[in-house]
Amino acid sequence: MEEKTLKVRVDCCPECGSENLIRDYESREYVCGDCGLVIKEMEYDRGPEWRAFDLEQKEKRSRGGEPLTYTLHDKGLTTSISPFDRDTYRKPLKPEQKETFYRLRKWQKRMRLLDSSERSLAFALAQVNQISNNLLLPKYVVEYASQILTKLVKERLLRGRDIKSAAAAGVYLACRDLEIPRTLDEVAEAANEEKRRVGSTYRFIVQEGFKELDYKPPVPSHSMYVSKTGVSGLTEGITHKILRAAKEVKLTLGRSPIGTVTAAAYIASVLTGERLTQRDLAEKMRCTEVTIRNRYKELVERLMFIVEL
DNA sequence: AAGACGAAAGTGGTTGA
DNA sequence: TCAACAACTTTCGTCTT
Repeated sequence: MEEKTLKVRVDCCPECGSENLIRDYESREYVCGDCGLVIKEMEYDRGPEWRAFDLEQKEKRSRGGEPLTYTLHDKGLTTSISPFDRDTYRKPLKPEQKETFYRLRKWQKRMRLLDSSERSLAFALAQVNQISNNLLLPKYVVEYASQILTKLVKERLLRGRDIKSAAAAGVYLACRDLEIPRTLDEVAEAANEEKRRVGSTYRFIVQEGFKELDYKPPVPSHSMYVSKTGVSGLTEGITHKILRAAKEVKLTLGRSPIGTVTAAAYIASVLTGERLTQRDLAEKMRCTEVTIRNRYKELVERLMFIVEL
């Protein structure tokens, strides 16, 4: 069995032993809710489904320095060879040099023949880069999304499909899998694509592209979105507490997680005096003030007396 | 004046016949 | 496939700080 990278899941604070850890999904850090210690999450575990990639990568690496990045299809290795058997001084080449160049050209041609999938891969990766830039995604996410697209193109699963929406779907999948709080809406917008198309391509990728792996990306959790609200320190902790309580009384079912999180953050900010306005939160979280109000009314009615602060 | 509140009407997605 | 439905949005007038 191939040993996989271990994700060091932190479940309690090494300093004070508290289990009240707050996870920041953007920076992959935990903050202890009691003593404030910052704990960095270690290596990301891509799970057994990605092992093929790792093996391949390893193999190639040991052979000849394959670029370690998937974000460029050829890492700028393309070269053009002059069709004339002359050197830079336009003098004819020596016979053995001629032979060398003949071989080089032959290989160059062979490479070109492979180009149709290379081309779409290059295009796909360029798209991934652009979309990720628009979304301000960390590098490891771009890398991961690039791996996904590379796999899809290499297995010819994207033939006849719109590469651009596939790139968007790949970025979205990477975000989902790495628990980066980005909505389908945001990704579609960053890709300048219709949400519907990205969504259906996403479903296709998950179903068809990873069929053999019985793979499902994690469902976005409430706490994922908390770091996005921009509330700080104490407020963040209270937001998490409110959300936990909300879940207990089933106030989260059927509601959009964004609305619930935003409302919880609003309440928390009022409680701590940070006092974020509904408008700012609504804008940042891409929901409306009305939704915040509806959620927060429910929350206050049902559980403010339950939450101990 | 800015923020919060809520009513009313409209929209897109889910569910069940 | 269609209708019913709840959540959510948009818009706008009113109240509060």
